[in-house]
Amino acid sequence: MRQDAWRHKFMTESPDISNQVRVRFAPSPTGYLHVGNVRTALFNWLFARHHNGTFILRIEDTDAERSAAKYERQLLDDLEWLGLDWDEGVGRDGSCGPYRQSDRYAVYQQYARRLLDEDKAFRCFCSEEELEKVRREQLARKETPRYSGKCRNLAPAEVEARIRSGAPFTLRLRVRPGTVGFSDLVFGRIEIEAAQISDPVLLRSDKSPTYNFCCVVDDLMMKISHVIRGDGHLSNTHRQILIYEALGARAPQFAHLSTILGPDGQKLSKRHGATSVEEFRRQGYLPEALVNYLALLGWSPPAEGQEILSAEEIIRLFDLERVQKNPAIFDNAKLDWMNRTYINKTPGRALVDRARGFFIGAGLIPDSPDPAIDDWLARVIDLVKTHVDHLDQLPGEADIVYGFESDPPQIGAEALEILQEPEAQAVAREFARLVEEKGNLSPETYRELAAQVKEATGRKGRNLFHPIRAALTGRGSGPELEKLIPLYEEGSRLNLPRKVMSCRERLRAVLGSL
RNA sequence: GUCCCCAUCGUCUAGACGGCCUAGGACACCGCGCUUUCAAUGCGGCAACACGGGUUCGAAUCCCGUUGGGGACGCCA
Repeated sequence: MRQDAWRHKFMTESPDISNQVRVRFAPSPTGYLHVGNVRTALFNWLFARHHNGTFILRIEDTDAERSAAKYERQLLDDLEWLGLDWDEGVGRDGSCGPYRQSDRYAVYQQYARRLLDEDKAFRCFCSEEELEKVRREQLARKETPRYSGKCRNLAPAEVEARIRSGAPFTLRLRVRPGTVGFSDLVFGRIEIEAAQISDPVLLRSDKSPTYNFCCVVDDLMMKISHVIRGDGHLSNTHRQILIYEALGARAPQFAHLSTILGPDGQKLSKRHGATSVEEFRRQGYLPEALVNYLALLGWSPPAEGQEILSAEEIIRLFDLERVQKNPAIFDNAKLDWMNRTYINKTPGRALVDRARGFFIGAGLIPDSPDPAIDDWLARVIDLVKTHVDHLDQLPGEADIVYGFESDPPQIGAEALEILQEPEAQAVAREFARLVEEKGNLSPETYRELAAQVKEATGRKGRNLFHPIRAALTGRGSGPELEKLIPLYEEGSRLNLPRKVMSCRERLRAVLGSL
């Protein structure tokens, strides 16, 4: 997508905005952190870091019904896990607090009072039922549902009387005539007729503030320079700009991000599989892979051909100008590829801590730390990690080094087929005999013994190595034997909850069951 | 119904000023090589400018329309 000329103009002609950039991520703690929201958080963070600005975390918990403390905790935890650190906000210091909307009610009341005093807002005595009824009628007549403006111009005496009688009322913004517009940093100039907007409710009848009002007041007080958020808010923006105007304030810059969709082109939801950070974490995705993938969803680096980028590189390259308007479809296959790439370039040593939980959960290593086991595990991980998309698949792959489940041992069909052949079995038995003599195996002795078997049986190449592999591992394929063998031998000497058999034990078990 | 937004391979995308685009890269898929096997890896292949009109010597790129998709129209956020 080519960017609009004015955008280019704006981005290049604007003076250095460094140090003035203040952005915020403002989630509501009403559920688990969704990848769509993570991307919003990520883009805010990248923009802040790129411009040496400030990244603020604000919690929008004005929906008392649905907000919960456990979601807020999870939220902070998820952001930290992803490495999206914030400079001001909940859980941090900051001069523009409090950063939880439920702690800011007094502020909203003040601003509301001001708007009322200046006649920029008015009291509306219509009941919810009444309004709902009108809306339904309008919809039935295929008309645009809109507030009638019934209470817009009530006589002051009338208003006084109703207040005295204790009638409940909401506070609505008096929307002015004319057009409202703004230049979105992603979408460009968007203008509409103000008349399309019904006088928005600022304060509910219970005096609690509404989202649009809080949002404006907070962004104003927190000196937000750029509002980067989901494109669902595109139509809220005009409403909010009207509120900024009424408050006599200058609105910040806006940048709206397109939605992330599922493979079927519908909004990403539960039925598309994992959608929350929590789930990705549990499946063993690496945060750096998730961050890298999400950054590429709707944004692209200026240079082609390099997609594996560290957070530092992305920060350096990030630019709102290169953000796509189209909604992007979340592609699990590509995320898996990216995660695999990160897993493979991370040494086993560094993976141990992150994978430990999965191995403990599978009953493969003890719960208590043991350096010898860690060391061995690191090598097991290095050996099998080329096969996995995410860390939770590691224990399954590590099965290759653990003991056979049952007696008789579980031998794969492929291995069984190989060993059924008399000559192949002879190779395996000769190899086993030599191992019995030697006691245990090392990569060197393995090579020696293989050479001896070759001489004794006259078999070579795959006819030699296949039977040995089958007898040793019970499978027809797998990692290199030279690397596997020391792990068998060393594993058998470790104190593991599930036994690892030595080479000799494995050969006995397999050949004994034939 | 009214308003707003979007539209390049199956997916993510490159594409500023219209010519360098017989449209490039990545994922996925297919084939080949390497390897005692599998995986990894290397190389190669398949595959797109939604449609219709303009403007222009020339359009993926500019304009209009059509179609398709998304969003908003709350005392939700």
